[in-house]
Amino acid sequence: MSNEASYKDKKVITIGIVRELTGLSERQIRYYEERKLIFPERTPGGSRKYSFADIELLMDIAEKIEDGVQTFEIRQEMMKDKKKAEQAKLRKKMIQGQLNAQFGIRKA
Amino acid sequence: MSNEASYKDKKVITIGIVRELTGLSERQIRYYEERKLIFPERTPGGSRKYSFADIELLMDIAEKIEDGVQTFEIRQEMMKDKKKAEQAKLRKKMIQGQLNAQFGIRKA
DNA sequence: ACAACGATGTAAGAAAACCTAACATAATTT
DNA sequence: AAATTATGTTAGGTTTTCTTACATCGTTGT
Repeated sequence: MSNEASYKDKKVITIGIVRELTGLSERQIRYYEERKLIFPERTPGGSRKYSFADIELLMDIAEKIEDGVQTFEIRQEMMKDKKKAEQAKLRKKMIQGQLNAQFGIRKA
Repeated sequence: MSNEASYKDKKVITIGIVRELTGLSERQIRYYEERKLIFPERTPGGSRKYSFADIELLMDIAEKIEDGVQTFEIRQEMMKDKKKAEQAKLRKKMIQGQLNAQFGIRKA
């Protein structure tokens, strides 16, 4: 039932590299965090750490900003998407439960 | 014919994070570079950048060192492996060439 | 029209992270 | 015994990152 914390989601990239990879300024990257669009982790010393997924998200954000969408709206979209994803996951889990009840492996 | 520079091979991780992820000291990590077991890239300012693949390699190296293998021997093994991999790639390419010659798409 | 907000730049000072070079050491190898 | 290997440690310097504050300019709300 595999659920590896894959390369894509591991928070290991510092802000300078993110700047290079996205073309955004550090100011922008930190600002989008302030607006709760992105959530880096921190080193013990307080430096931000991002994942590849974060980088992709930042590039999506940048595109929307260029299209005149405000951080506020982007955040709303994101919350909607998150909710939908969670519900999908829940449905899947429920179906899984049904299947297990009917056909699941039982203890010997 | 797909050749994504995947997350795994992108050099984006600084040495401090590598230290955390591998449990090795920075001294060790730099030393293995000196012994030509690993080849980080650099930022413009000179800081080392590693990939996830590098991290896995470092953990393999660490294991061998614990088993008493010397960096020198590890390096030899690695060169052998690399050579074998290259030859396999070459064979594959040649077969591909054969196939193309026989059945390949021709210009209209 | 004007005040508030949104997005970004820039500057300052401090702290964290990283660099190289050098010396030390204990355990092998030669 | 001398050289080499692997690693720790220290020192001084440079790069990277952090937060806070102020500035600007365009957009939004009243």
